[in-house]
Amino acid sequence: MASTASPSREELHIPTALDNQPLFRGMKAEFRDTFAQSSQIQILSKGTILFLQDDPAEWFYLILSGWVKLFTETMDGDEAVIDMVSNGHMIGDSAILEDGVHSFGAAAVEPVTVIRLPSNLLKQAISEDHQTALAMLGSLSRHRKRQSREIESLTLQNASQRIGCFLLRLCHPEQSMPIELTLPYDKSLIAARLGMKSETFSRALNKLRKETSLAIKGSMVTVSDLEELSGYVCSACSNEFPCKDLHG
Amino acid sequence: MASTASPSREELHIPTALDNQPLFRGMKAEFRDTFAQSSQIQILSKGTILFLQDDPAEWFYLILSGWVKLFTETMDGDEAVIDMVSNGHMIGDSAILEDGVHSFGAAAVEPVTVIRLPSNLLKQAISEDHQTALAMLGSLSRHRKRQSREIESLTLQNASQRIGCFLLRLCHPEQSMPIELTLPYDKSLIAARLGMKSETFSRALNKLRKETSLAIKGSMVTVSDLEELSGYVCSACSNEFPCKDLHG
DNA sequence: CGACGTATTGACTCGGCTCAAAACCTGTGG
DNA sequence: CCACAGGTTTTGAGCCGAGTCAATACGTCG
Repeated sequence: MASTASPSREELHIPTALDNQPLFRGMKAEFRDTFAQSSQIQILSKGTILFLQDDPAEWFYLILSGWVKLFTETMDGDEAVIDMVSNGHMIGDSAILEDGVHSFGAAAVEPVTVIRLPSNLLKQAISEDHQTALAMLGSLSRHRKRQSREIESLTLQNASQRIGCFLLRLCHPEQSMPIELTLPYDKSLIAARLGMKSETFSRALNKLRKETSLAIKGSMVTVSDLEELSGYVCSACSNEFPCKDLHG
Repeated sequence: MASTASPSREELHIPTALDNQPLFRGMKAEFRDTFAQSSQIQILSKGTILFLQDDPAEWFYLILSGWVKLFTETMDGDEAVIDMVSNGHMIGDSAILEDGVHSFGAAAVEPVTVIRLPSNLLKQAISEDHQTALAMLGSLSRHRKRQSREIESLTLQNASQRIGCFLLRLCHPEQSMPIELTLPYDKSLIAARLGMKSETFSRALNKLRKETSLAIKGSMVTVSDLEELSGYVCSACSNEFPCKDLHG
């Protein structure tokens, strides 16, 4: 399985890492410095829980490398994967806008590097610094849009189309044919992420391979006809292929 | 079918209506006045389109009465209902945070009264007035949470449970038994809202009636045992009954 | 009363789930 | 270098929930 590359030496420097984030970029120096001082780099092994649903939101996290699963659990033990996030994404930040409690859980699905930052400081920065509030608005709204598409996808696309859609989002339109992809994490996780069982994933991927010209070998996927694939997928979606803003 | 009550004379007064909204409450008087002057009450008949996906976001709306359907349409004509909103909700406001284009469509499903407001003014108010930005953050984040639950519900609950969940959200926990409900809009719309076909809705509602003690007569539903209903529904959900923040 | 839209029912199909077994990888230690 | 253990993925058989299409019932409004 293809792991995300380890963070470079440079990215392990907290102030540098923060400066690469829109949230901190425009922030008053006063706050940004306090953040840099009160934050901490953590190396998490596979399976580590960052926080659980209903935990008080003491910290939020900026991911430097590796994949993190966001999920909720039902009373009788079933799990829904809300999203998978990596590299450059923040998690747990939105809890401070709700009731100070996490509304989902987060777990590392492989070795992960994060910067851990204090939630109360973010709360303060947002309420006192306008630029920070605006950056937060931008990030929330992107999130919202992503989730709307998620709902659409779950109600209108079948298993094969959802997989195709997932693959398309790994393609960048300017790449030349054939496009070689590496699945970013385990197939069973992709399945969960797309709201299906791994058996269904396996069969649906086979179907997709038969019906569009795809080649699959382990976690390597070769797309030889983008048109065909996007035709197959996007007919059941409200966005056409280079799905703006929904990459990554 | 039960329509929302018509707006009272008082609510038809724009400044008063705006003052009832968190978004405008804390806003600088300068902006609030400009909003009041440049806005307009509109009475929309059933079926009126407020805007379509990909329309440039010139206006946003505050609903005073009636139900509005938010939806997206696929290339081949299928429709996904993202949400149903009414009374006191704003729609189309978040487009200004994206690329100035609506990411879903909105249509009145019955006679609806709205206040139409200019998007560019909102954009300006947010970037210049901190309180407004904060109010916007609050509203977006509530929205986000709602949508996460939607995703969970679609992946983990079956048709009957989703219907039960919908009914539970119409109940207020302090009401005394038996609770008499009126379905807020057509059954076919509820079905679409819950991501199922109306035939399935009809059958699943029957199943729910058999398995929990529900009585249904047209659009009137009587819940005689809340415990039983919430047991049936919430076992497949990460929130327990009086689902905080998810009412309305 | 008749007509139209909405809701229900029936018979059938099909997609995705379940459970169980086999195949495939990957890493470990002899 | 091979054998083996563990996890992950694939395959198979059977089932069940939800979708489809078509016919019927219900409600409401003219």
